[in-house]
Amino acid sequence: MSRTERSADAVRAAARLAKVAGTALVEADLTLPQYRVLVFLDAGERPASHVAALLGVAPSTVTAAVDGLVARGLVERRADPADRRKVVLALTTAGRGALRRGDDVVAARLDRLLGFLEVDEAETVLVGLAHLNRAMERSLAERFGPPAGDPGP
Amino acid sequence: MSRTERSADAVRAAARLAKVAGTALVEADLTLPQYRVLVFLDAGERPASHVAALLGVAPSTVTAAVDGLVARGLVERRADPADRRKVVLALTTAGRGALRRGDDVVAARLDRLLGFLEVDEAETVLVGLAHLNRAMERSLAERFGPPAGDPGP
DNA sequence: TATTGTTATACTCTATAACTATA
DNA sequence: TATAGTTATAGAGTATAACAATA
Repeated sequence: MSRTERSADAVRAAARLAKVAGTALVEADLTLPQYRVLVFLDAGERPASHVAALLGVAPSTVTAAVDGLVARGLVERRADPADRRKVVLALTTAGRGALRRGDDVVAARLDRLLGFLEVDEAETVLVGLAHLNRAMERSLAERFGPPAGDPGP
Repeated sequence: MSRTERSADAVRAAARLAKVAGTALVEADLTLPQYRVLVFLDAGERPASHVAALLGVAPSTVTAAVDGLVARGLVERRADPADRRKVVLALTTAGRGALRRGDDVVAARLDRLLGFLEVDEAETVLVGLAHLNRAMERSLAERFGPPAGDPGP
């Protein structure tokens, strides 16, 4: 696979995946950034600064996304007793429900898309995406500890 | 891999890939939609309506992206003699050069990212992205013929 | 002084709707 | 009438900068 093809494939896939997922999430009343925050908080509560850094967006972007989630009771903002500058974000029970509905609509749309491939090709896509995320998490280095509430390995 | 993990992986990967590619493309003085148009036109010239449909964006989005490319002499707008409503978009020589520079900066950034993985894992990522694009192209059905100037199979 | 988060503001990408010109 | 493309406009997502509170 040439250098050119790799770049073109990556950009095409990213744009298309984002579009497909964003369209699907409308059915779950979630925007793409809101779903990303929910996914992230599912692993455990986190201060907003960690969410921003690990999602790779500006702090103000997290504020905007979370505002909508808090208004609908899907996420809670709690003061951190140890450092009162920090706002800890945590999923509510309703938030977990919303996340599952988001998972479902995206997975359904993804399944439909992968239906155009052979079974082993579809598997390669899913494994490849998982590897890609692992690479991105590693590239963020270990600047942040495990989330609170994470039982650990 | 659970349904939940698949959805979360897809959305995370899409957002991260788009960000990484967009940041890299700044070095090549291209925006993400401009690069997508260049990639598309590299296969052959096409009327703007085909570009919009196959990229999955509105016609006005193509107009906006192409305006910048035309201003810099990277893409030409030609009237279609057979149907004078149509505007055929074609890469110029300078456009091909800009596309190659875009390929290079994205590929370099992608290589750096995949360096966090084992060689076979990185290969799975690239093959997976290629399969994913194939699935998306198939899902668009065969509503459009091959691009002009395409030698074909 | 440095950090956390919010607010204010602007820019980019995208879509919808109205319009022009062709068919 | 229907289609191709542009223009005008609006909305979402994002970033930067200024600010308030806390460390």
